Amino acid sequence: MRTSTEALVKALLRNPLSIKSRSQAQQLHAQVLKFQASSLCNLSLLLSIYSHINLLHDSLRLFNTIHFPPALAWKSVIRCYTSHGLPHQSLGSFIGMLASGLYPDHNVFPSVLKSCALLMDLNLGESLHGYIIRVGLDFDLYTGNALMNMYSKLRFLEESGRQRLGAGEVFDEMTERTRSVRTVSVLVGNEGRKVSDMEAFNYDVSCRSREFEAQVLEIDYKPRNQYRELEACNLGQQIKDISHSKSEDSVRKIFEMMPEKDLVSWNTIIAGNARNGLYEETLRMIREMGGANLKPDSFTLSSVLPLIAENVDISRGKEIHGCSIRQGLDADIYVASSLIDMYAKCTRVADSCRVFTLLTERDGISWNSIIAGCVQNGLFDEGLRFFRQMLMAKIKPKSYSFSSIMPACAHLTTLHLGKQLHGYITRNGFDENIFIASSLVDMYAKCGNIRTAKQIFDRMRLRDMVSWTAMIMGCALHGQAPDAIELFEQMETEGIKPNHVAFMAVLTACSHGGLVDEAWKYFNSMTRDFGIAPGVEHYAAVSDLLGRAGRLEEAYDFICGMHIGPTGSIWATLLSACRVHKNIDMAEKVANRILEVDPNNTGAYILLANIYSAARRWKEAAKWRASMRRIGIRKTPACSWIEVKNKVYAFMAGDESHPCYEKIREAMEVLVELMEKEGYVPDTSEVHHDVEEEQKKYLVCSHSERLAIVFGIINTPAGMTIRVTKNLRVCTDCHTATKFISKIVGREIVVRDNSRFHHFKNGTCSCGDYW
DNA sequence: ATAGGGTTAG
Repeated sequence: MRTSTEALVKALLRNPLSIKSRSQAQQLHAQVLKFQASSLCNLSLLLSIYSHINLLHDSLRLFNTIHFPPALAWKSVIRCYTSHGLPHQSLGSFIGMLASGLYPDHNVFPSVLKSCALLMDLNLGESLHGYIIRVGLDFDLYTGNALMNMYSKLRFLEESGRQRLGAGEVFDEMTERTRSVRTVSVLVGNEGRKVSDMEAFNYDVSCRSREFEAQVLEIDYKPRNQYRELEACNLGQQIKDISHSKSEDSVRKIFEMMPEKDLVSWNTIIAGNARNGLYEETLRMIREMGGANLKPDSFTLSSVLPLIAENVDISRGKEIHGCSIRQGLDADIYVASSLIDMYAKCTRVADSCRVFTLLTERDGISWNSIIAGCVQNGLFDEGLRFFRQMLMAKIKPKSYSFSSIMPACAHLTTLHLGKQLHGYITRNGFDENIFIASSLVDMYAKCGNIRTAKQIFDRMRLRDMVSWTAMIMGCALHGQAPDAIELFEQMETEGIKPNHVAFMAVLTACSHGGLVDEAWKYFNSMTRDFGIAPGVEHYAAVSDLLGRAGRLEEAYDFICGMHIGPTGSIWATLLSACRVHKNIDMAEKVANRILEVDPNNTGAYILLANIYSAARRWKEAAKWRASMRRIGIRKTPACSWIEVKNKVYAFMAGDESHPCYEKIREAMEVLVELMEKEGYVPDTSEVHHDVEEEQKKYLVCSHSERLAIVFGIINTPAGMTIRVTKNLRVCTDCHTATKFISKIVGREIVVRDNSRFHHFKNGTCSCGDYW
């Protein structure tokens, strides 16, 4: 009896792979002790079993009982530290092993090299490479693979100053993994209110009509993935250039000198090339791999797909998808999540969903891929729906989940949702994560809470360009141009180079603040000092500013001098400036330009008709309205919405079918009377001329934002700020009217329109004359 | 003993 059990124990010890769970390992451990078989050799074998199933604490406990650990014991602990993301401890043990006089052999270097990669320490990696050559292990298959992996992960450190940021990212990642969950009772920006748990996260999308959802997306916003396509085109040349640089050399050299190569070697070099953006080279290697009689597996495919996504190359992506189907890997959890991401980055969300549906097993990453995919393409409600489904599937949201979903709250301006998520983020200690913090800054700014946005930004330990840009854009959105400029300068002093988005942010700030000289300064410096060619958006910001400042001729010449063909929408901003400054001659000139490049530009027709009406040139106005009808273009209906008690209420202009319409109308009548006493005169100049005067007044009073504001006054406690969002620009009359309303009801009113926030308080507006 | 997927600003 006893001998047979002993034999079994021995057999198990010799076959560590057969043990898969902690209890099995502990049973074996107990039996070893029971039979007093705890020889040095057996204990080391046990240790290697513990480390194999990644039990760090058990491994260490056992390790500490051994007085003179043999090499196997050391190597097990080193391996375990590395796979727990503890490179310092791993390398410390490696040094301990050498110090105790043991000789390193072929199966310790893979873990040690991986630790170098985790530490982002290229110097150490190179020293180790030298050491490996001296002990004659540089032709070992596993060591060679690990060397290639280390170099491909650290090569970029040579090339630029990205080292600091990279180290920061690694640090974030590490702290996140090792940090225990902590509870924080005071919630930043949550006004001390206790936030319900994520389990209670319940977002009611049904209270909004389909029409409203369509409207929300019309707010001046281009889904992020549409930029990716543009950027990928512009980056094409650079990518080719990099692939001829020396960065691939050492990895390639190791690969070519390896006497024996396996699938892992191929996958490692392919993944390495992919990580370093060597597009053509990576694709070439996959073909070459086929020549060596190796078929791409899930590792190969899942490391190539992100590169294809980055290049927005849908045809290559489909090829790979086809390949994964042929290999039976299209439902592999790794391949599928990169497929979802690839399709989303190519703006093919429907295909992403199809891949997602086929998945039988879903982890946090596959959920996040589909959530991020929706959000990046502007499908915010779908993103939120998937997020809730993920919670219901009992998948705990991680840092990635929050940074993916937060933009949805930001763009929908649903502050209650964002706050709820923020509460969860704080309680789980995620708020140090740079992605999350930046998305929170953006969310609070977009939801009108610029103070909280600043608080969070100020508390960030590490800031990258995205964080700065989010904050600068936030200031721009709130008309705080001087703050935005100060931040931009500060960013440069901290050695962070602005990109075209950062310039966009600072130019927007200048434009909203009417700072013409500053705008010129930044516009010129962008190309001169940073080599960034201005895009349409930059031109638009400057010409918009010139137009608003009344420098119409200057703006006209500026647009004519653009190095890329001006779009209809750029001309349209100038046209609206012509309206504000009542310059009909220029308006006609500009209108002709618009119709040349974009004959179906809705905005131009409407603006022109309005300009003629305002000048009482009814005939021309009617002519333009008629041609609008003839072509069949219709004005985008204005729509405003307000959040009251965690519910969103939407209003269309003059929508009498709204359930609250009567109450609003009654309140409005009282209000208008008070306003007129204070000196309010409705500006009806842009309303159709054949409408009665009384009717005109009624029309301007039924503008969507006014309905929403009055609804807010009726339905929220006195003293509370009223926050309204509108899909289009606030019109002149509403701007004036809201000033009066804020004074009469003694409340702060914040209106967000398609480009900015207007803070109305006590009869004034934060944006003054520039809006 | 080695290799792989998802995140923030426009």
